[in-house]
Amino acid sequence: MSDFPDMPFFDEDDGPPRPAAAPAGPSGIAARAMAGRRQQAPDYLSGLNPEQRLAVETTEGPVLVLAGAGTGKTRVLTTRIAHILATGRAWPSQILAVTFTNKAAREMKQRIGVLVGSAVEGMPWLGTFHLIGVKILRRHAELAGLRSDFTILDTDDVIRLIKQLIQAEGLDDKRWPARQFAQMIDGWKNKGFAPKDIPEGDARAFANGKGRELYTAYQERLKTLNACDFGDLLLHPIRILRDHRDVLEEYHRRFKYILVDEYQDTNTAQYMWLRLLAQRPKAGRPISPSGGEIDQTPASSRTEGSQGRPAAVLDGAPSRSGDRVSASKPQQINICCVGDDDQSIYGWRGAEVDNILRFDKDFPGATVIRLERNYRSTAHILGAASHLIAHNEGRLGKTLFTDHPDPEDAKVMVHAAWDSEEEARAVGEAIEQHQRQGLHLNDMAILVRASFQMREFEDRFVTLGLNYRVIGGPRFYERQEIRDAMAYFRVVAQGADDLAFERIVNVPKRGLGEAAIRQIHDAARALRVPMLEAARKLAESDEMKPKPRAALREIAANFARWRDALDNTPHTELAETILEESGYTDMWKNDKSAEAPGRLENLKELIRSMEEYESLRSFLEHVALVMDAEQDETMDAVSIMTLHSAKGLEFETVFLPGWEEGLFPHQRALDEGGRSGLEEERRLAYVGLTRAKKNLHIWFVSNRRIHGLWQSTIPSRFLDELPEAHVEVAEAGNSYGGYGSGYGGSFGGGSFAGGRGGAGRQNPYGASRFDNLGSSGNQSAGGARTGSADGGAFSNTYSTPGWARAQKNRTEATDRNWGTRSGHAVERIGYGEPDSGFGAGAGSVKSRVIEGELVAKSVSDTLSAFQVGDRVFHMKFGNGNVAAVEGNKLTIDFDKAGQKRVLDGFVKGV
DNA sequence: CTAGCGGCGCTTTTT
DNA sequence: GCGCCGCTAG
Repeated sequence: MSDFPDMPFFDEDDGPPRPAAAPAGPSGIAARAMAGRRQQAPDYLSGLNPEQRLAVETTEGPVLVLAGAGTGKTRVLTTRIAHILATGRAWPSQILAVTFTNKAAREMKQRIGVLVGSAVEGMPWLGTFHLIGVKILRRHAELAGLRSDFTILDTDDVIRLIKQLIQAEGLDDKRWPARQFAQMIDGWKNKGFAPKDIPEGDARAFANGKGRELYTAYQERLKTLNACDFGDLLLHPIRILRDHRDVLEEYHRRFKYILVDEYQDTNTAQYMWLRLLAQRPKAGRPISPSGGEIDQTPASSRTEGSQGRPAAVLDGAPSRSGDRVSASKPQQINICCVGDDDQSIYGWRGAEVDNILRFDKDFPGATVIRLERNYRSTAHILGAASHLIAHNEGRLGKTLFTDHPDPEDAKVMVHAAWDSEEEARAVGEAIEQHQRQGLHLNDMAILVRASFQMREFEDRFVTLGLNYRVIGGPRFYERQEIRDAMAYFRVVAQGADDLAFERIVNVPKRGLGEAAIRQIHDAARALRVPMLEAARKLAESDEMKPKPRAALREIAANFARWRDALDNTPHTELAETILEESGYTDMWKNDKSAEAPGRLENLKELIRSMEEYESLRSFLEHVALVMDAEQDETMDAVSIMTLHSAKGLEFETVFLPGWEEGLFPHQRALDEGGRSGLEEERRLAYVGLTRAKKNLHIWFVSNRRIHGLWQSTIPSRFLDELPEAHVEVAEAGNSYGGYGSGYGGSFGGGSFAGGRGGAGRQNPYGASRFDNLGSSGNQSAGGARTGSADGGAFSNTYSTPGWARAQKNRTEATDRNWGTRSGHAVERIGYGEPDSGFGAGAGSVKSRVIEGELVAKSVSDTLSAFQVGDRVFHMKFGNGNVAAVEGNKLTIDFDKAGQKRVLDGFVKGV
């Protein structure tokens, strides 16, 4: 929470930067600098490998550091800053260091602090893009038509505002959801589009062609509210820097060194912003060709979606300026971007991998340094990750390696489970197993593709009494009670904050319904005053019915009183008073729901966290941008999070469940993103794999409930893309001793002995089964069969725990097939033993090597044992009749579940 | 105004 | 299958 607690926005460093030779400056640095020069290599450099050291010491000119996962990226970044400071190349205030998240900024600040001592306090320009954007904007707010005390709106506010606008336009807000339009605006702002710049197609696509109009109205409204959305925090500065040479020059003089973290995640607007700050145009030349806002380009030159660089925009301003830079006497651009194209996983929210891919073109003469020496993971993990990511095209190309291969290291384990419930159970057991071996829960993480997957793990861990922690999810400041409380504070601090006022005017309930609010609204418009003021006036008039009128009178009086107290009451005390007197705390005290106590606790926490700030105002400022709250790290607990939020983290042991087609890669990514969508999914897989230091367990299940329906699923193609040499397909019961005991009872009264491996593994999917991208994965088995010569896929041989037993009649043929397998496929255990639980569940996943990849045995020649018309039983769907047979895929009309396509291994004849 | 019901949709997430 | 949102009835 305390990212920049005492960082005033108009810090002492504002104004012309001090020359590097200035005598002032934190003495710690000077001392260290001196010390540094005395020695051959300062000690902060000594622990670096040659590439890292090069990245640190190449201070001049543009530098791109391609830092693979676990190669010491943050270390390079922080040491580089330390080096710049220690060698006296710049003062802390002359370094601009941008990150994406507050967490990254915090970490960087802390680590620089370790290297350089208190000097880090003097680094006012280390922060997120948005934080620095605000800082710039506050200094020049008037150039954007704002006052410097503008409010920053969060997503909630924005949506409510847009909804009002849509209604004001007389449009149906059902047909044109505000949320969707908010996303569109966000997308435009990510690309740097002002209303006039948006592609005609986009403009027409919303609100009966009123897209542009609405966007314009929205911007107008923000201006009247003296407010900004997140996008504006980048766009306004871009416009200011572009249109006001003097301002731009001031920043050019100020920033001697620019550092950017996670460059692969930058969107177009951030890119433009960086370019403006990093480019030093020759004097006398205009900054922008048009002198206007963001360059306009024909809509036709922009492609939709993630492919196709929003090129036109970039080829406009930045490239031109790039030419200028190279054509005129190039001034030093000391920009250093650090990133990893293989970890670009935010394309869907506007990130442009292209920014990193063409760095050397944007910044001619750039030094590109690759960090490939990995300090995190075992050779097996690296081998698996590298092999997987090699399937992507258009990479800059890096291969991670380790200096410390250890033959003892475990291979990457692939496990199968019948369904997600069993998966959770098995993972739970695996965790306990690791725990017994002395590993802390803190060292383990479950990384899922989609958050709905988390629930089953949580449920399971609750029953097990296993401590867990969910990372991500609804954050502290996004909780309803916190936002409500904040809205009260905002109105007190900024009487004109209508959005905040509207939020709480009837919270707790005061009998002020829609009608009353509209009345206040109208009065405010008519009188051209904020709603709070309008409410006060209405309370004095006879225009309202007595009841709401009394309520309004009380509200107005309350706010007036709180406002008076603002300057002479400690802000935490005032905050408490506000929540008490408004009845807000009582509202939750009287609430009987299960969450109410938690909410009250959160409110207390909110007040506690305010103590770190000087005033209510500085607190509000902070919260607008720093929406995260610290996690309680004292408890030993397994972390559960999405793959996205795992980026940048590492764990001793990592579990990656849900590696099934449709979930991972996610069907929507494939449908909407095509090839590039798939590649981003693959990068996500790569991120997941590279989080693990020692142990990596991948899971996939045969059945998963999707949108409430049980679906039978097939293993992820990413499993096929793992190299056999580094992967082992787990034998159930082997590693974790027969998890899932008791399972058997749920089926037919019998316990299921070891899975007959390969039930249904006749699946003829070939390696090429997914070649036909975009076909929604519904490739027919028949068609795929032709491809199976290249190697079968994982096929659907995953276990049907004990299912096999029910299918005993078919085991023989199966065994024969498995007998021929090559590679390391595991043996089944507990075969035929009724009381061995279904331990062999995963054991039935067979694999073999084809061209070094992990693929299941291909048995394309085996046809289904079922025929059309057969009466069958399926564990999840019950009884049904076979309607069609394609290879081993059956279409079955289930009596209850309707028509489904399932693999024949999962049904038995009745 | 509130509670209760019906319809929809449902990847990832920062600031 | 569940949760959220918005509408309608009381």
